[in-house]
Amino acid sequence: MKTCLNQVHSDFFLRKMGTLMIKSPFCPHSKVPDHVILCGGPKNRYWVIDVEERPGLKTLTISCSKLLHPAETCLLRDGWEMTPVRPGDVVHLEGRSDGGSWLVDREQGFLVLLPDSLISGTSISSSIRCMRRAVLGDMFKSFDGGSKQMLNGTMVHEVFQRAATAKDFSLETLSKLADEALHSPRYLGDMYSLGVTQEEMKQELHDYLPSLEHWAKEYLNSQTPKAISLKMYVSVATVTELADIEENVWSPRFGLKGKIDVTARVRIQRPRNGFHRIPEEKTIPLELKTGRESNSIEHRSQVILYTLMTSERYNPEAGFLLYLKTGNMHPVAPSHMDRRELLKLRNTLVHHIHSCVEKEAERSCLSRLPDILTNRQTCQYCPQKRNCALYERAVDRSSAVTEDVIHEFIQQETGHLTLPHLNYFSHWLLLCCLESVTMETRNILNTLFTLACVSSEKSGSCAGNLQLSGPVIAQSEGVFLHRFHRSHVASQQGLTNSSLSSRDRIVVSDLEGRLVGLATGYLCEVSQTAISCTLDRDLSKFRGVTFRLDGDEGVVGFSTHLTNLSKLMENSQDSDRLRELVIDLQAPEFISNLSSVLPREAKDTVADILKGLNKPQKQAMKKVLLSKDYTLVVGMPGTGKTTTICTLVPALESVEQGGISNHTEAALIHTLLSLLIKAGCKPSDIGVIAPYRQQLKTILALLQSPAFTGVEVNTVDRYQGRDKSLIILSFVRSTLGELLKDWRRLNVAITRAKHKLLMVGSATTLRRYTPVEKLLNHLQQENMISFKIGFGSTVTRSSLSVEI
DNA sequence: ACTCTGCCAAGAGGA
Repeated sequence: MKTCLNQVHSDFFLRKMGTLMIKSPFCPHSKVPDHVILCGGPKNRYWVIDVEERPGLKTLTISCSKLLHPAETCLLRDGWEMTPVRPGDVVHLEGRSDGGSWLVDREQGFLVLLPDSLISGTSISSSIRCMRRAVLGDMFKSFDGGSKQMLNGTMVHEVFQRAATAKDFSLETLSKLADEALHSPRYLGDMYSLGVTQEEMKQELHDYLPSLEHWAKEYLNSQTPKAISLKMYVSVATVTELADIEENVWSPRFGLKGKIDVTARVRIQRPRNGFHRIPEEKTIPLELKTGRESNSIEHRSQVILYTLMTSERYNPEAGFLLYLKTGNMHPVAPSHMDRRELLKLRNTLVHHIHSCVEKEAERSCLSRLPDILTNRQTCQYCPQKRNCALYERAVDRSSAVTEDVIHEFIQQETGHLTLPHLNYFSHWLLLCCLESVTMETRNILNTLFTLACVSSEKSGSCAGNLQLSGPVIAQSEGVFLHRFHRSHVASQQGLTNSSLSSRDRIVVSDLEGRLVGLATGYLCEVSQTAISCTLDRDLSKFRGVTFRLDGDEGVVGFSTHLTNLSKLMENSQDSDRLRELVIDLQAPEFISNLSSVLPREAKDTVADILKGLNKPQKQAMKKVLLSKDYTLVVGMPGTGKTTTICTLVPALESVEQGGISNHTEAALIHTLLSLLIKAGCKPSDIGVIAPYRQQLKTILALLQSPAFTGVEVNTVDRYQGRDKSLIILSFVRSTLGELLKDWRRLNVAITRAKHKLLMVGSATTLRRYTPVEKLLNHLQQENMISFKIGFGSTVTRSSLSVEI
């Protein structure tokens, strides 16, 4: 009865407000929006016309026709009636219908709510413990910065996957792969920000290698591979091949998505029962874990979800959970109940994510989140705890928090915030959520799964009937150049008719909808009969499959904004100041005298830069130079704000401490020097080179302690014709400065070192400069690039190291 | 009614 009343209200509201209504879940008689695609059959999409509730039973009136006729019914019970489905929702039904009447209960059928919202396997498994955390996790990216264990997990995964690709799990290969990972710039950065040394990481990583090898011996490469019993089917399986790694799966049938660590081929031998049975080959997901061998419900659920989302591809009956610390493998053979309960969780999660905004008394407001857990233990390490408390205080505050523990927790997380701060948070959170709701309709998935390629092609965002032609060329890591040609030349209209054009983002799927979202990438060339594109995966093993390419408009989420919003509420010095400026609107501060910030040597440079500007532009520039916090440059269109800002960049660069300097690098050099001297280097044997005088000053300022007396800090030119045992070269910045433009000076710089050269700079950006790139490539080939915070004995060895 | 926006992301473990 209550829902009926709401419907009347909304109906009235809708008529009054017309298109202002964000979405129309409450209005059963409204038209199905144009972007919604409905259909029957195994890939059905139903529109929910009405929901009728009775104790223990929910009856849906549904239709798979946009005319909402004929209508069918769907009975939900045995727990399914708790599904938060509302009129105006789209659902997918699994199971069977009997003359237009569906039944979803304990034994049969699934209901997938809003199936085009794909939920990741990890989101769902995290919702088992705390639904609130899973919902918050979808809104705010977690920024707990990771941990050593996480990094180790990522690296062990990579080593395993590379060994799988190479089909070689020998200890030598594993150890080679581990060393490659340890030297990879991708992980060096993470090690640095975590404050973990390469040596420590190496130790951690190498601990895993024996059990990796052991696993392969037992289960994979052996003549008599060990069998794993799949309890549910009283059968045994042996792994025969590791077929794929990091397979990307989108399943619009179950509303799931995920990446499968390893896709394995297994041979399943069922009990004979007197008959001679041929072993059955199956493809199943293999999930790797580097942590404690918990065999927890979360881990098992992840595998169950992977078996579910790959059911169209491989129809796996089970999956494996492999704990790499021990090399033990646990089979996961899901029952109907497992799948049912996980899909129910998915439905609840998707409901909360989808209806983050609701109408209350004709005003949009943020919806209530699932309740906070009363178990503080679980929340202690939750990466979402600040957002959890913030949301409770700023948004859900109408509700009375009765539990003392929760009250205390909220106080602890948000006690430093004032009411205006909380209001600011909820206000902008609401605005972001409102906008993300209006953007939701641009999901390409509904067309990808339901709409035949032909009709998608008419709208121009799709190219179908494509066949892989020619070899796949690996351009670099994770970039594979593919070429497709149209198999159906008869298909009158050429490819150029489509609105797809070069450099568009695209998604590759198969034509049947079995392999949705196989790869993503960018279009290179489009001609009448052929398309070339770079993809994130090598699809050569899918040769023979007929593909389709869909333009990916890439719905940009709000998680970055929301993460910043959350960060603004952090209890830290920086965030405190930002709140004063941004929320409390404290006036920004300015320095009174320009000469105090403008060093003499920078004066001429700045004056030179300012020449091209008019008076108000110069005034704006001056204000910026004096600014301690921020400066707003306001002006009518076309008055030259952009010009001013562009001029600002070089001006600020030269003003910054009176020249170009890099404090991080200076600090790093200070650390390096301390360690070198501690390790027994004579300060007088060490020379530091930097291309800018300001950087030399910054470094010298850090070397005031008598321990550093004797260390020479100078520009390249001062070293001309002289050698030092050990040279540290600070690149200072990634853009090509004077030193870098001049190959001879760079040459002088790197050849001054007799025994050891340490180069400090950003390898990725410096690569743009060819001589540097050549040098780095050479060093990489010789495996001479290392990352070490602690040096120890390496100092005495004659070697080259590059600090990144 | 239209264009533009801004672009990698699902998981790495811990309790």
